[in-house]
Amino acid sequence: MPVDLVQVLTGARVTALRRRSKYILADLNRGPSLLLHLGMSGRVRIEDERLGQFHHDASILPQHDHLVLTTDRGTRITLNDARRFGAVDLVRPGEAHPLLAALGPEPLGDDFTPDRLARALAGRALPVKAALLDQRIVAGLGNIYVCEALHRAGIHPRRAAGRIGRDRLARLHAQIRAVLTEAIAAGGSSLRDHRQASGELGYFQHSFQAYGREGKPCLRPGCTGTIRRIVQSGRSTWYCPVCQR
DNA sequence: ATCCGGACCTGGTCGC
DNA sequence: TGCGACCAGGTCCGGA
Repeated sequence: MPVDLVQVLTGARVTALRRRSKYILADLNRGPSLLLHLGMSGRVRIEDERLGQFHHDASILPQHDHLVLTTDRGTRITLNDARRFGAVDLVRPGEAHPLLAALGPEPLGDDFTPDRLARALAGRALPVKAALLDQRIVAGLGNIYVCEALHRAGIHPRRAAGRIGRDRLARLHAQIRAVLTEAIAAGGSSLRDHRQASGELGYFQHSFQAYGREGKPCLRPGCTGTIRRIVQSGRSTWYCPVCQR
């Protein structure tokens, strides 16, 4: 956490909220932007004094509350992160921030094209699963949506990233976009902690075809496979050994 | 340069 | 009830 965080934030007004990859950015009416990452277990709690939601004094921090912002309208915004894998930082105007500098294209943006994906993967020997988790290749995919996109595209997670044919790469590109679009529409995937900004649970977890389904039948129409779990660079991968090649 | 394994943390669940 | 093993939605770093 930057040493001048309190000085920068005190009295500042948030003029815009943005997102880049998995980073939340709050632009201020002066100086730097506030950068947040929720890591694996981070959450933002928003409470309103007028609704009686201040259950404790701001000087007494409940466990794993790391940052408390209080507005002059009686709203309290708290960053809670049990595992502390998240990040809080300031981004100076015009700065190439180290956490943002190397990020690849937004998967739902215009510059994420099948061609660009092909160029990023060309010649690479690492498993396509690992490549899609690399935020320099495409920014914003995590374990769930990589598993789901590979299953939908019928591509084996261990396949070398540079050895996927053009047509199948186009299918992968399309399925990355499709799964993200559907998941966003469903409010995300609530496994444990995730909530929508409204506080409602997301419900895309009910649409998983692969993630977390070890030993269950593959849901691709006509496929008789059983979902298997393997570990790749320390992360679980779920896939169907019959229809993912 | 590329790839992989380990490190960073805490908490929940499960089997004994 | 207690205890250890294992698992978790992410990312960075160092060694091979």
